[in-house]
Amino acid sequence: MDHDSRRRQIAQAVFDLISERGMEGATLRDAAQRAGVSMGAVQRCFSTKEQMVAFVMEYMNQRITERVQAQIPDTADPAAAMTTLEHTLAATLALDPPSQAETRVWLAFTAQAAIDPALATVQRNQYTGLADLIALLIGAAQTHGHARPDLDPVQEAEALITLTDGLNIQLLLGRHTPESARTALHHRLEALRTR
Amino acid sequence: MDHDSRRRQIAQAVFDLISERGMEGATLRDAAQRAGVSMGAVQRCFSTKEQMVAFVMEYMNQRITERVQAQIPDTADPAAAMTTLEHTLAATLALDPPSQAETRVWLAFTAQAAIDPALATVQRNQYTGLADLIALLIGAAQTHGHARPDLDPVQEAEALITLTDGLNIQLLLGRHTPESARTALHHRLEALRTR
DNA sequence: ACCGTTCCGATGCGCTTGCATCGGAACGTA
DNA sequence: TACGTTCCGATGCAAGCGCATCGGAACGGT
Repeated sequence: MDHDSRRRQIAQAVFDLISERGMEGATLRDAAQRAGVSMGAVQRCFSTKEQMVAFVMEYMNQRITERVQAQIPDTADPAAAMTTLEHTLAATLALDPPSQAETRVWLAFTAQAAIDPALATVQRNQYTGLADLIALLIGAAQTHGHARPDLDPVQEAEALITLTDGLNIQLLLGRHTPESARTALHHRLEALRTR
Repeated sequence: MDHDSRRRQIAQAVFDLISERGMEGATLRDAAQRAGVSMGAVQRCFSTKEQMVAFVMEYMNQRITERVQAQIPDTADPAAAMTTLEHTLAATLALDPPSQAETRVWLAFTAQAAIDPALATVQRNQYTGLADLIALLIGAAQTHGHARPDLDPVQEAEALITLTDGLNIQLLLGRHTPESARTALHHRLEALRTR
């Protein structure tokens, strides 16, 4: 088997373990067993557990990025920037079980990043990429007259990301249903529209 | 020494450990050493580690509740409901180091609650209490003409709590400064005011 | 066909963990 | 004063952890 694909295979196993049992469930033995390989293979792919966890973090961020960018149509229609914006933001929400699993892992890493400056830097960069994309969409919506022109796209992008983070926590705790979270996002975006 | 005060003493030690090293740093031995007692004392106070962690969670929630309610003046002036509301919400933000420590612990428990339904229930109840308080303040501001009368206090309280949760994550990751978080909260509240 | 190299499954080691157990100090009571 | 009870510090123990090590399988070059 290929080396990189094995790394991803193990990363997916660790991902599942963290999603089900939290950061403490990410042990080398369980990772190997879940991935269907031996511990030796895990140690070959990752020289230390810290490296393995770091790789899983990148793996998670990549998955999230893919999920978000899948909402952006290939034929980027700038006229539909507002709906693209809504779909993009909705893609960051834990609305269905796979997304919820991803968000549980995200939350575990975020808690870790709060006490580990190195992880915090990685997460900040991930956020920056998303914020740039959101700001871009807001700007496009403005140029086509679908969003209020008095808004600062960058500042508004930050506020929207803050909203989705808060919604995700409420979703994981069961204080928001997928439907209520969707409508909360929708109402928030309505306030940006030109009327 | 009194029994309950010893429990709180140990809980404070565990609190500090979680704040510095995360959930994995909360071991019985470290808790005992940090609290300046022996492991036997810890085992006497808490029959199992799970109970100890649960007690620390209540301890944390109590601390947060006290910090929030300290912002509500004794002579509850309903005319100043909007400023009380802002102070109350600001009290839930990680604006200074002690609050940041508290919020790191909160985040650690929230990540745990995302994979443990029992903890999720405890956290939901804590949120409910805060939401009720916020909704009350919004209602008071409405009756005195300081907040838009077309708002649903309950729904708006939920939205504000979602905002503070998101702001806290951004604060812990270093994507928000205390000042920028304060202004973000302020601008959000301005939108509720009658104009 | 031989061998050097690469890869990986298995095992071992030192350490830490949560929890059980024990021995003695402190204290109220007869 | 002798004793029973309560409390707690110290130690022991089985399990699980990350990591190091080893032996054999697979494979390509000569």
